[in-house]
Amino acid sequence: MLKDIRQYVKLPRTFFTKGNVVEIAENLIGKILYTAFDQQLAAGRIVETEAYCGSNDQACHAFRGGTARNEVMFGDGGYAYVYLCYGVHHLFNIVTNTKKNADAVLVRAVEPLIGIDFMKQRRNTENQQNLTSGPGKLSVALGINTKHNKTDLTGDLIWLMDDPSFERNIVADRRVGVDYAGRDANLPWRFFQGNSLFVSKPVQPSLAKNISN
DNA sequence: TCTAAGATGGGT
DNA sequence: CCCATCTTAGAA
Repeated sequence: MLKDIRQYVKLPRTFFTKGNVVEIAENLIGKILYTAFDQQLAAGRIVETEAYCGSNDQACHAFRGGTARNEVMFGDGGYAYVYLCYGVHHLFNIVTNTKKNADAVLVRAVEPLIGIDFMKQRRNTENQQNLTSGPGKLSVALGINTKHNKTDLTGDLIWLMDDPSFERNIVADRRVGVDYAGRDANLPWRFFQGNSLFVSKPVQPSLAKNISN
């Protein structure tokens, strides 16, 4: 549960630019993602992420170099990469690392915390467990779309905050929907909060392993 | 220039 | 299982 918001600290640029993308994806579990569009404040706790590692990762959009779509991935960390998936869904990513290293973290699920009524309106559903349990769903619930590509995540439209009191129970698993990625298809670069009711997919016991808490 | 397939979700 | 329907890579 959310406690006194005043003790929370907004994540600075260095959170996104220091360390490798896999560590950052893991460290993002438990952080709180905020949006403030149209006078509507909404926030959710990140409970599921995936790391995508630039030119080293066949599943990453930047694997084959720059395009108009993925341009922001080639800049500094701490900016949003929002792209349209299957022509329908707006998927929200957090660019990490510094220039030339086109890494990003896909945020796959959050737990609704603030502005839940706004989220229900945007999603047109009352089922709280179905509001943000998937990358397309959370973008709708939080009001994120491709217009927000390249948004500075240390600004006041979309930002993240730390919650030092949150107890993590992180599980690692293979990433969703990247069967085509050859040698990289089975990398354990999906991270989620093991006891969360708000993740996008159930645990796959054969592959999942608990790596920290 | 054309076509297939994709980091998905909702409905039958 | 099928559909929505944008972007990209790779085939003609």
